[in-house]
Amino acid sequence: MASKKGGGKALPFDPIDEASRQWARRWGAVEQMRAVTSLMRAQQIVIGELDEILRVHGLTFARYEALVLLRFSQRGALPMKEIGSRLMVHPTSVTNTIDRLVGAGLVVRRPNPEDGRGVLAAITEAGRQVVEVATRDLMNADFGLAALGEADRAGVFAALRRVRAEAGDFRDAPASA
Amino acid sequence: MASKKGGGKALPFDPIDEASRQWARRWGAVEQMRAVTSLMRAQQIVIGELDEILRVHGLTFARYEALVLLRFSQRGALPMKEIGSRLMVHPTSVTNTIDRLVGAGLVVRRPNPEDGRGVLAAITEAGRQVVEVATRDLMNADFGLAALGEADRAGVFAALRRVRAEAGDFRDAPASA
DNA sequence: CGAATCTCAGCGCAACTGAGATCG
DNA sequence: CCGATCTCAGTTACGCTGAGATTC
Repeated sequence: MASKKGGGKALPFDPIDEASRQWARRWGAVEQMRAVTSLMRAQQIVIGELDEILRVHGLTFARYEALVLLRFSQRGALPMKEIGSRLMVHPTSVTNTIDRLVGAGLVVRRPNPEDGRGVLAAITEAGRQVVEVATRDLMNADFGLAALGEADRAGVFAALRRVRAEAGDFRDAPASA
Repeated sequence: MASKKGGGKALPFDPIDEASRQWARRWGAVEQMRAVTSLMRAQQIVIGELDEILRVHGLTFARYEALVLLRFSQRGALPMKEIGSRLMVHPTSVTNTIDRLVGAGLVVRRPNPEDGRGVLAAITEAGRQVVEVATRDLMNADFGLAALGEADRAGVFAALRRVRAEAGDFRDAPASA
């Protein structure tokens, strides 16, 4: 029960299982290959589902993330630079994302009173309302992870947190509950 | 020890932990939000590392996947249609991907003797050599998953397999070792 | 002055739509 | 004739580089 944007119909077998057999015969590191392929494929599937859910609200998942970030900021506004570093997106991509949110009336641009070079993106009341309903829709869909139990979700988070830490996503600190 | 393509420097805290606190206060489903955000962020980090490794071979991860698929096919050749359904990519994207591999001399196009409408993409000897060295480089980098132990890798694969199955990625069958 | 912030123009890659050619 | 396969043209989205304007 789902969307399947990319290829089309369900395959008669798990393509990763199929590749594993050949892979093990020729090379090693089967577990790494399976994990990384799962990561790519699952991400593609899940983001496809989320983007479809968000489309009726005029959002993509990337724009939704920016909106949530502003929603939870102290003053409902953040410098562009801050948005970029939090969401791992290039400065010019932040400009583009905020442009679209501004165009939809969900965000406004303001000069940064504390730094004349900077620009603040501030969420509007319409933006707050959209975040609310979009989040409700995403939660109703379990964020595309309905197949996972609580232990699975926690396990995926913990494992991928190690991957992020190793890659320098953040300065290490103990995981909080 | 890593690349960090997107945002730039390491954040002084885990952005997902930070979001979790706010999220829990306002909404529920914290575990789902953390798992899905991890999935997106880790995928972006890992594919960035892999693309960087593959760049010296003139490949992206998408093209590498296509090349591996051909490498492990029975005759070293597959119909375009088959490549698309296996890799979850649109038919026109398969055309584009194969175009580039053909341009690099790693693949050739052949008419499909069993179907006059179809086209076969066949891996060349140069293609086989590139797959070999590119795979070696990827394995040396643990596919970007050096932070994960064997149990973690198996756990991520198993959990994400359930996500894929739920979304109709393949027709259910018991996982094989 | 150098460095930081942001925007714009332009390029590359990839997904998609719609059309057309070819063949089963 | 209908449907399937593939390619091409054109659109859109997005990430990146390079450049420029502004300000610290």
